[in-house]
Amino acid sequence: MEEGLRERKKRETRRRIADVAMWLFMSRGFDNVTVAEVARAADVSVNTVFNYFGTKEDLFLDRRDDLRDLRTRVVRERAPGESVVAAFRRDFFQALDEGDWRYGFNEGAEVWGRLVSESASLAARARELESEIEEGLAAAIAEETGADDDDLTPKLVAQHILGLTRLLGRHYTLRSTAGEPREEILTDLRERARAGFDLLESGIGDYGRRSLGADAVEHREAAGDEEDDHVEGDHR
Amino acid sequence: MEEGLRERKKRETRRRIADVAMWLFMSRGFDNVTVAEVARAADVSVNTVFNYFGTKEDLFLDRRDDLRDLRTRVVRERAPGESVVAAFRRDFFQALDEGDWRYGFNEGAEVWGRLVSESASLAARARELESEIEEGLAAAIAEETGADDDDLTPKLVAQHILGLTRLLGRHYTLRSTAGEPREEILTDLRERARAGFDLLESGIGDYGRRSLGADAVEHREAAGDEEDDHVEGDHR
DNA sequence: CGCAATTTTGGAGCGACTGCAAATTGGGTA
DNA sequence: TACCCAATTTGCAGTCGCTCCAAAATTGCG
Repeated sequence: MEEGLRERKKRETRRRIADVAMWLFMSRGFDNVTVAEVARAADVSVNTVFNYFGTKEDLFLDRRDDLRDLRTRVVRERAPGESVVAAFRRDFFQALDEGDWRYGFNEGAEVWGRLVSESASLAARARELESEIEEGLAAAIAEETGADDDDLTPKLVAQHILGLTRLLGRHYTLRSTAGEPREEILTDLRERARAGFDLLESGIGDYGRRSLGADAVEHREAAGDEEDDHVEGDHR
Repeated sequence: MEEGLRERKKRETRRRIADVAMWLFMSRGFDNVTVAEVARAADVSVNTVFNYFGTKEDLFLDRRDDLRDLRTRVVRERAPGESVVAAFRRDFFQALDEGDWRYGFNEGAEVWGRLVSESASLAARARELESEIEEGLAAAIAEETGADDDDLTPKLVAQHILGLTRLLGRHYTLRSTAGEPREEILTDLRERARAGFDLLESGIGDYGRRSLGADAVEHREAAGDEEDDHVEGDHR
């Protein structure tokens, strides 16, 4: 239980490296800072840096396990009778109201987003993390609903939900970067989020169908009529 | 119009490099082959390899533009009155029936999948390509439906559709790698694809809601009742 | 043939990352 | 206090992907 000097120093060193690295990245961009510079600024050797962080990208993207757990907990601790989507809707709006970081609505999130989008390698690693989070959420959903291992539905549900929240997060970052005042974006975002979650719940079946009155109806009926004699197309 | 010796040689060299690289990757794994080896095997200098291919990963993942165009064309050339999802359903099943490569249902796709999943950097690059394709499709959908630039719906639709087809493709690869006979997987896959597209059309709103008879109904009603006095949760 | 444009090549160098052996440090023990 | 073991840090050499640059080699053309 008690913590020796050794362990404390380790934690301090790790923290110092991460902090000084973040500082350097913020002021000069991820790609314009070398690991050697980080090491020098943190007063350790390059090897020590790689001792604590597997890759340079990990210096920037810590907290990955945190985020994965946050996502799975939404499903695991949802109210009785609450659907997965409803649970995420609730959690998302809560984060929005509190300005919590877990969906990217904290102040200063733009800087983070800018840095990621400016560096190809960083963006790649971010996608990898998203992918891991998605797998974790899919597994949690599958376990919660007792779905088979080869059932694609949990993975699909996870994809849709995280896809939506990711999109909303990016939208915030984008407009925030453009200089729009935070509260204004957030107000508008609530509307978009509501519409997005509604869409998840109701499906996107009719999206893109050109509805031009009688003309469209005609087309639709025609398409329905040839169901029988067409080789392809009757897969519903 | 006519093609000089110079251009032909260029094309031949490029092809030779790509072919010999693919052969090496297939036989020894992506990470276990260096660019220098590829160059030596193709009888060119390392610089020439990087002259034709921007990165080592590009030696493996060519055809990226092809795929992006294929996806956008599904939307652009869909039948009048046909929804986006319906168009993809049709295209997907057509590829399935023809054993076309564009969703990963060609024979030998397992080898490709295995190589990608075995190499972290290759998987990262593959994700990046998927991301680009997604953006392209979202743009096409937005243009087709005349949606605003900041409308999130096209992006969401693109995400859902590509997410589904990607999932189905991976599912095929997985079982094919496990040794299951191709036709058996494909038959089963048709069923799953139908269910998947249906889910896209009908939404995932109720997914994960625990319906245990009277008990569940009780929960549901209870949740509904507290709509008024709860601070959070009324975002629909 | 001879000139210009294009392509290929070699070489030097950078940066992320690995492996290893030596040096340093911390925590207990005699 | 002196000493030893184990964990941690460090230096060093080396690999690999990739870039930059200038010098060949090749091709097209008058």
